[in-house]
Amino acid sequence: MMLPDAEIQHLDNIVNRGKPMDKGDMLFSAGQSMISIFAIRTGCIKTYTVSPEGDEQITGFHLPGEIVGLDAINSERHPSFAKAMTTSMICEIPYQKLDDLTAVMPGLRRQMVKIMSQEIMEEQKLLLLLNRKNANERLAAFLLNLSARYGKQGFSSSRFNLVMTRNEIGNYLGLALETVSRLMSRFHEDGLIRVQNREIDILDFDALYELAGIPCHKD
Amino acid sequence: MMLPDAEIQHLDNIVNRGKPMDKGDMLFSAGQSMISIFAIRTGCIKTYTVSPEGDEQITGFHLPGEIVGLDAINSERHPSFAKAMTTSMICEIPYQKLDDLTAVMPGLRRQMVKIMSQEIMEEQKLLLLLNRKNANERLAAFLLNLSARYGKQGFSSSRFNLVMTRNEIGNYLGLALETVSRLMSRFHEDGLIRVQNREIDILDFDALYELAGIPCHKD
DNA sequence: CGTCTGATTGACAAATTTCAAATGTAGTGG
DNA sequence: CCACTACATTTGAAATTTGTCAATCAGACG
Repeated sequence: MMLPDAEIQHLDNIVNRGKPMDKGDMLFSAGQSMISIFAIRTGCIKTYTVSPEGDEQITGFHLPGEIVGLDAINSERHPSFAKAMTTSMICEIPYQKLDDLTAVMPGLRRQMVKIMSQEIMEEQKLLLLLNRKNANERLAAFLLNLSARYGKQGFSSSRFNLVMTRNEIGNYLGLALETVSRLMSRFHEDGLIRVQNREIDILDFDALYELAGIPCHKD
Repeated sequence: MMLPDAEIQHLDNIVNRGKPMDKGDMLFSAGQSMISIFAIRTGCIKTYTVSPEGDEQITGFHLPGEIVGLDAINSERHPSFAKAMTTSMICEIPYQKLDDLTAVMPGLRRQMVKIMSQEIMEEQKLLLLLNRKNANERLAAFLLNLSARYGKQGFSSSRFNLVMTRNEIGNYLGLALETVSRLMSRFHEDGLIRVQNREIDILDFDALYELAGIPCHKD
């Protein structure tokens, strides 16, 4: 979820800025009562739920500018976990204060609702991806999604480092880690990407878009 | 998304109540600008997206008390379609008026945010279901979910009619319609349910819960 | 009565997972 | 700096699940 700079300004008064987190630190855990939501400044946060049997399901990899914890507003308890995947800087936004602010700032209120609406929309797109696409298409879409998000932040969209393991990618995409590894190798062989461990170069955007089922020109 | 009766009262002043819809009627289509969101009084509404290639992906079957159209707030355009699966009564809630109301009614504002938060949470649960569960578990969870929602409305939770086809169930759960059909037959043979066409009797809740991966007593 | 759509069932094919083993990488402490 | 350990990745082969294709059946409705 992106928060425009203008709105971030307004929030600056209430947020606890500059909360540094080390790799592996938890922002929150499922079951905890929800005090704050969190905006990511730098780094990467993964959110995940755990099923009754104990399976972990990653629900998102969150990059700077995005908000986590919105799923907790309903029950006032976090239904999910959030863990830093790398050293990260986090803004903590006390929810009570935010709610108070929205009463007097219509722009902030609308922005808040928009951010949540966008999250619903994003999850619907993920649903489509997982339900209607095969392994190739999922991984292609995943790489392009990461690429676009890095690009939006001013980083290179064609060359970046994966902060997550193959296992985590597979978990997120509903694939076995071996399948992810195989497809990475396959994409590499086919000249779509260059991959060495966590380092990714995207060589052929068009082909990847094609694969992901997002035709550019003519389908 | 459930809206408590108390809040529905507050809304009564602005909603256009009693919009009747026939089976097959559209509430809205993707691309339309979003004027209103909709609360379902009676009947059943399906929402779905369509991928660039034209595949349809059902994102939800919505029963009375639930709200549809929340995914449109962000872009002010509907990203999805909503179609009546049966004759239905719908409340149309003009979004502009609702937004104005939230400024002066803190309770309504919080409720609105909660409903959206809950929708995010529900979609995360669906994600878990689709990503980590096999066909058996998905169908079991689907039937139990329907059962619980019917029960919440005062209908029988052990006997109900499916409003959707096998094809639609499969689409929603990411399964081929033949797989759904086979599993229905299997569940029937195994004494978990009695099924004849669209009519379902749930005979063994415990076993279904077990299958769905929601242990009741001891796992 | 015939037609249409939805449902069922079987046989086969394809995609993906699982199991297994080998290899690579990074971090730790001597 | 090296050896050691733990963890991540790659790759192959076999097994399994689910999808696809095809035929048939059942009920609804004009």
